[in-house]
Amino acid sequence: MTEELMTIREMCEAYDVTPRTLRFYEAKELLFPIREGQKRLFTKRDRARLKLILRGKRFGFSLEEIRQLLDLYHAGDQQLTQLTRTYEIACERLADMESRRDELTQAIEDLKEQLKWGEQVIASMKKEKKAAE
Amino acid sequence: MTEELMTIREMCEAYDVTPRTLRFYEAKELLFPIREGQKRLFTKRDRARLKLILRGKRFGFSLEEIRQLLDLYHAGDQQLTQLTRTYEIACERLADMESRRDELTQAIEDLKEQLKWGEQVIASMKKEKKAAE
DNA sequence: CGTCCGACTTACGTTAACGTCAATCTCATG
DNA sequence: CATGAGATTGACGTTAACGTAAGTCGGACG
Repeated sequence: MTEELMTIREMCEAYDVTPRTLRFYEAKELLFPIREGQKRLFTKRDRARLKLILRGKRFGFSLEEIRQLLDLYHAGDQQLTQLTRTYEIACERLADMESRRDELTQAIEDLKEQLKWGEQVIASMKKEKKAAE
Repeated sequence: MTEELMTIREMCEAYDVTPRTLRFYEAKELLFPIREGQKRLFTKRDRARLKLILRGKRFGFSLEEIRQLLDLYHAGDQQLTQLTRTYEIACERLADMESRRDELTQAIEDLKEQLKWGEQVIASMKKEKKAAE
């Protein structure tokens, strides 16, 4: 288990995605499975990238934005200028994520308040109903 | 300023959206501007809802999900069962948001680590370059 | 050897969330 | 009254992120 290489089927079950999705990500150059004849074989690196892709998606990032982030995580062999640019993009993205988290925290507070209020309303409605019986 | 009612143009400038977007949200029953002849006039309530819509969008919620959340914020005249259901949906959504925030916090940490590493790489590449001159 | 299963490629279909364009309508202004 | 700036209503176009169907191909099995 947890072999070095995984087939498309194994990947699908492990990460709950469809084959189509994996092929799509490959076409978009987000994943780079190696080939054994026709078949794809996904490496550890592909799995790491896929995890990041799925996480990014949960935050509403587009695949293109995610691809830029992935570059940072695998930026070993780049040129200085290119790497610097990638770094800057990532910094912006980081600031983005932080402000997003803060806003999310705020939204959570708001919703909690609203839920408290909702509880009250529901409770009082139940009372009325009882009284009417 | 901050009058009770706002025209579509004022809304667009205030919230940085297009007229098309506002009409679209109305068609989807997310907003309910009143009419003065042909023209739409947006109330304070519409503005509050629009803020929540835009916030929801930033978190990657779909308009349909957002509509359900909005129901909670304006759930004055609903039936008990309907209200209870709305309440439950909102609770789920809340849990959703909280786990999302936690994951986001984690991702921010990861990215920070990666950026630190990136700085090092860039720094060392600059050194090499200097040495080569 | 036939065939059946899973993976592959190609290509067209689909949904959400608007953009864009054309054809009115309306109202203030010269 | 003509006209020009905005607002409105269809209606069709667009992009992202896959879904789905059709046809192919290579290997495993009886």
